[in-house]
Amino acid sequence: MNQIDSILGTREKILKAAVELFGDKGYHATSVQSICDLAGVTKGAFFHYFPNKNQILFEIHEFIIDRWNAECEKVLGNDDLDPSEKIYEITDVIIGQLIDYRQHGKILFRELNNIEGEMGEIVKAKRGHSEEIVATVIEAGMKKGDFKPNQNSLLLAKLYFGMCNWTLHWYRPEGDLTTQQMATIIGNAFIGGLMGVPR
Amino acid sequence: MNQIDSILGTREKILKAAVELFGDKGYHATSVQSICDLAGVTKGAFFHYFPNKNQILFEIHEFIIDRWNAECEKVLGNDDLDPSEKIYEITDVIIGQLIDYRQHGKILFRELNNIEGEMGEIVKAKRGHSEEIVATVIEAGMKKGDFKPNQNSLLLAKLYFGMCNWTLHWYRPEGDLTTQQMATIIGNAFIGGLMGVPR
Amino acid sequence: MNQIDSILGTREKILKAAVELFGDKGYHATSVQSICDLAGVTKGAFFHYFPNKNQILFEIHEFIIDRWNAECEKVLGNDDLDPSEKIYEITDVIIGQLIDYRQHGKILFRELNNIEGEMGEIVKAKRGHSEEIVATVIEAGMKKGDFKPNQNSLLLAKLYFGMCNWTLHWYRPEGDLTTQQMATIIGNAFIGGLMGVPR
Amino acid sequence: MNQIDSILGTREKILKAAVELFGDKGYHATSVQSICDLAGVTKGAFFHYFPNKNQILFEIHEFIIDRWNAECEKVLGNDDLDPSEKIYEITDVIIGQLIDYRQHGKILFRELNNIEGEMGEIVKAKRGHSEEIVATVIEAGMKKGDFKPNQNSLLLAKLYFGMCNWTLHWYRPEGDLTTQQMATIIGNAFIGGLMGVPR
DNA sequence: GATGAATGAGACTTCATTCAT
DNA sequence: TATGAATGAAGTCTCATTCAT
Repeated sequence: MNQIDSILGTREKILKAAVELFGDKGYHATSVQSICDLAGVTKGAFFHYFPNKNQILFEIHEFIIDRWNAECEKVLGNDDLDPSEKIYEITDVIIGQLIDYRQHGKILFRELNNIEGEMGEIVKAKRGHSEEIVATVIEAGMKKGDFKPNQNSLLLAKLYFGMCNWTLHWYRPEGDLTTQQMATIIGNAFIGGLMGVPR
Repeated sequence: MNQIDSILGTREKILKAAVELFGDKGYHATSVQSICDLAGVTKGAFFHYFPNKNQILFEIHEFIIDRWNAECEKVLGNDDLDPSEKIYEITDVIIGQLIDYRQHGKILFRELNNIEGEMGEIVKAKRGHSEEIVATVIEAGMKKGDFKPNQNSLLLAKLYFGMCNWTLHWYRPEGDLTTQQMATIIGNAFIGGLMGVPR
Repeated sequence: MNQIDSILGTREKILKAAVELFGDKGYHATSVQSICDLAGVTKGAFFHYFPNKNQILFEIHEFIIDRWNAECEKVLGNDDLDPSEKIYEITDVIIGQLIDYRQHGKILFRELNNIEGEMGEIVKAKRGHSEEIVATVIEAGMKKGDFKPNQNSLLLAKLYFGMCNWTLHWYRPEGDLTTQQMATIIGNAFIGGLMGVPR
Repeated sequence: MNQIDSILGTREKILKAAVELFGDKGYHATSVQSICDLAGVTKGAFFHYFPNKNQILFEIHEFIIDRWNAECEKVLGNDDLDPSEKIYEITDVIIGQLIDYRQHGKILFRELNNIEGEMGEIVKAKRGHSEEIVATVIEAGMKKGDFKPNQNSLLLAKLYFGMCNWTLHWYRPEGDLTTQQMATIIGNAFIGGLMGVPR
């Protein structure tokens, strides 16, 4: 157990281990036992803190969705930026978060439908909020004349998140491109496409 | 059992059922028994045709990857089209395939890492071929001057597939947009971005 | 494993062991493992034949209730007997069954409410039939003038079954009294009470 | 929590909750946690007052057996009554107690064998005392000539308790019959049987 | 080609109980 | 007097797989 783990409470250790294993192997392929082993905790402790394995999946989802919604909203609120700048900025944030919370992202995009009962509804209701935020930015850009008018902003926002989220499948920050460079490329691709951004 | 099922052999019925269940609930959440139930087949028959459950996952992956690679290559070979047209055309094919093989797609993007042993290597080696094809088209476009030069074509191809593949999470062909319209929008977004394609 | 067990099928061996253990220790105090151990069968086999532990409880109940209802009805149908004789006869049958199916009886009187869901309803609906049969005999005796008139026959039948069933708590056929003697005593007690039957 | 509960001490609240749950669901089906929940008490408190769950079962048994023995003895001591009157009187007491302590009765008749070790012996030794008391009354009645002579008094006492105790399975005081009426009917049935008591 | 009984490892979860505070 | 974190054994049940027929 490293220094960080030793100051985490039992509950946090369990969550941390679960994020790692759910992210790597998937929810159903991860046993409660393996979570406990990685967390250095007994199975009894696990069920002392969580009523069942599914509750953990719920908490992971809720944590990351709340966080990402909040991060996106922070950027949207900054009125010093024009729409294009906001796109670059939001992309920077999103890619950064995807790197920082890589496992959470993999879990979110893969296991959402495995959250049972009412908890599933709660999580699904929260999701999609960041797409609306990006759509709002696109609307502003179209109104301002920076972007081509009369485009379906929500649909474009979904395509945008496709580009961003998909990076989880291939982008490694240890490679040639820094996170910032990656974000810039995506921003360019989304704003100017293959034709490129003017200037 | 409908007419189509009745002329399928046992092996095909099993595969068909597995695609449905793996797609809906995931590989690990699908039991061999449930596959047999849906296929109307006994467990004995299952293991008569397949050495284990994982083999089915492998065959599903191999089938869809081979198919998609072939479809993409077909378009690339058509030399009557200029690069932009090829992008539109490929997008049309890809979106069409994603609709026709929705379950396969969900499986491919979620369960790839669950294929065990050598079979996993085989599948992973085949994957990525379509990205190379799209990258080739982008290269051609940059050379020809239609696209902004000096862009990382493979990386852009990956972003492109992000947009396309991600549609699985939200696009429903029963809705307002036809598959063709969807493909056009994606083509526009990829070529011209938010600024839009000039005429 | 004795000779009888060896010709029983797996399913029967499991049921036999379950009757023994449920009767001795109670349903909840009996583990599936202990049933399998006694039956000489693996846990896998258990769940091959029964979907869950509760199903066994249901089958035991259904078996014994059906049997006892049938036995009682057999006596009732014999029209050569007058009401008093029928009481003696039925008592003989009931006590005999309680001895032959001692464990079933203990289970029936103790675990009825542990049968879950619809199965519980089915069993409860069947129960009570033998009380009605005895009540019918009492009615006939009152009409004929052998028994005091205007008594609540169903209520008396319940008291009667109290006497009979309660013997499970104390009567041992290995002791001084044979089953037939026991039945006669109960018949006397029910017909003539402490005052005794006249000749 | 109602007013009564609020003046009960923690220990009493636990016992009260346990009686309710053991009576409704059975000893093994009742968890310590559920007792604590119903009692509004923590699990720590539970084990502060009781060394283990079984101890509670013992105390419930001891309480009700002591009480019922005492009640029966009170009647026996009243020498103004003749044997028949004593039977009616005792029945009244017993049925009354079965109503007032319904849950205790269900527990006593179902869980006696679940009391572990020496505690089980203690309880079993106390039980049966009330049967002896009733047998004594029967003996007196036979001697006096009120009842038919040469009957096995202890055995009849057991049949008598069968009638009484079995009422737990079906008699509801909210129904048509008052407790007193019920006791009279049982007294009649035990003394005069189906032939009825002579005036 | 197909069956279905049987297996055994391992899944999630419950539970009575202990113990430091 | 009372807490609540933690334990570990045991519980029910699932599952992929084998094998004799």
